[in-house]
Amino acid sequence: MYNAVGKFRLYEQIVQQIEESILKGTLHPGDQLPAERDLASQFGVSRTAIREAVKVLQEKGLVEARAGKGTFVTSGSADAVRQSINLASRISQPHGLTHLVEIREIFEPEIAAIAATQADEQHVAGMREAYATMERSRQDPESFIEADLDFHLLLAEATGNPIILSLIDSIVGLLREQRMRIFQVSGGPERGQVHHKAILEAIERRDSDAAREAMRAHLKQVRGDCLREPEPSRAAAKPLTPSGAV
Amino acid sequence: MYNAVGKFRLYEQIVQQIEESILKGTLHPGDQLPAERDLASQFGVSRTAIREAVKVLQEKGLVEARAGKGTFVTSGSADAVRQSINLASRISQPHGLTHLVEIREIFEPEIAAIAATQADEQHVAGMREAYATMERSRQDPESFIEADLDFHLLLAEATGNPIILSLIDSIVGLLREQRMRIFQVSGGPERGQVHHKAILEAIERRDSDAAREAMRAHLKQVRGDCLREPEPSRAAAKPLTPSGAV
DNA sequence: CCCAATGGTAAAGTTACCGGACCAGAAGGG
DNA sequence: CCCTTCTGGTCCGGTAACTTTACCATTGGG
Repeated sequence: MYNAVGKFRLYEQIVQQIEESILKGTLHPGDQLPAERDLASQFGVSRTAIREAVKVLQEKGLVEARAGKGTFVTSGSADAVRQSINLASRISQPHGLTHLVEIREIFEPEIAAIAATQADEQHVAGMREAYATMERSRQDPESFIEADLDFHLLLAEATGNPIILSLIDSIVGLLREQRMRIFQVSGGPERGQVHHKAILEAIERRDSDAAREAMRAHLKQVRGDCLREPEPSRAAAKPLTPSGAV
Repeated sequence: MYNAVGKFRLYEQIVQQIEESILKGTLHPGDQLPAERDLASQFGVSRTAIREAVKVLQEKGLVEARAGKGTFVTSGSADAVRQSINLASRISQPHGLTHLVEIREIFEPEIAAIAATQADEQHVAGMREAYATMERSRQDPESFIEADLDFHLLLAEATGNPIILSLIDSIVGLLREQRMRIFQVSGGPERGQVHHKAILEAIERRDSDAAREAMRAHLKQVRGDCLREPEPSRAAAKPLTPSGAV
């Protein structure tokens, strides 16, 4: 009924926002972040929280801080974003899946929004085909999931941003596993298709706001389906096939 | 560039969620909230945070806690919700407007979602007419705002929930002021119309998810426009007519 | 050189929140 | 009646998270 609160520390929220600005291309390699004192003002927190966040970002290899000069985005930031995602999602698989959803929630709405304005006809046609394949494959997990991944890869391609494509490409394996989990949740694929359709339609309309919001709704569903499995009442209602780990 | 973090204490977030469940009708007057220990588990916090939230809700008159029995929604909760909104929004007008946006961000997406499934043809026709009036009145603030308020009132009516209608009715005066502010921001009405259209179309399609998301996008725009005014570059770009307080 | 900007470090303080313990009231069952 | 289990009520010690303040070192420009 109620959602958990207080999941992220202040510095974690700051890290997320800065990572997003790097991924979105607002900040490029070599760019300087605002000064710590300015960031503190912008985020409405003390310098301590900022320093904590900058420390984390440095550990991730996204930025480097030089005393007297400032804090700069590293040249290998896109790779480092990818690396940090891989590390995080390998930690304890069930938890890793939740992490994956969280990361996707940050990035994929923006990917959908950009794709809505950048997709060419080839991209759109590919996404229509992927959607149709998913529709035909409701009883065939392998095919469904393959088409699902294609759909998301096409979204990434449509942005025309190689960093985004590279990032999505690197997490495709993890996405595969997440999809399998959702496939085993009653109604999971159907719900996903509703959202895929909304995303596709928004992109056809070149409506980036709608695309972003449709993707958000989709990821909210994904999160719900990922958290659903451990429920005892669900296990009683529909026995799941034991699928090994996860 | 970056958004403030840590705006709400844990207990404040809990209050918001519980208030929302009262307004949405998930909880009715006389209903019992889950036990504190259960709420703590659901929200993922300690009992201390729950007790703090319950204390605030009691001060607002939304619930009453009886030792040995439980915590119950009061019979005057809808009025109390309204009362607490009035009080909050009267505090320091510029800040009050921000509060109003925040409250709207909690409730109006849900109102739009419910309206999408409940609206009858009369409601939809009324909303179409309000939209058309707004389209014709781009240069006439009074008419535009009147139609704008009608649009939102019709949404509230369409939910078929008297509490919701009562609440929106009670904040119409405040909405009027907020509208005037947005009207003075360059492009404000146009942006609003984009969202009104998306909301209307979602409701025509009976798509509550799209309606909810369209309203969210709308309120995000409203928030941005409310925060825009103090910018000096804006004042230079387009001198605003002094409109008294606010 | 001085000055102003930057990040770096440290320490004292505050507070929101946690967790535990216990109490009293209420209700139900034996 | 007593006992058990549930509820909210109260208190307290502790601590993690964050704030604030102060100072230092580095860098670059005038």
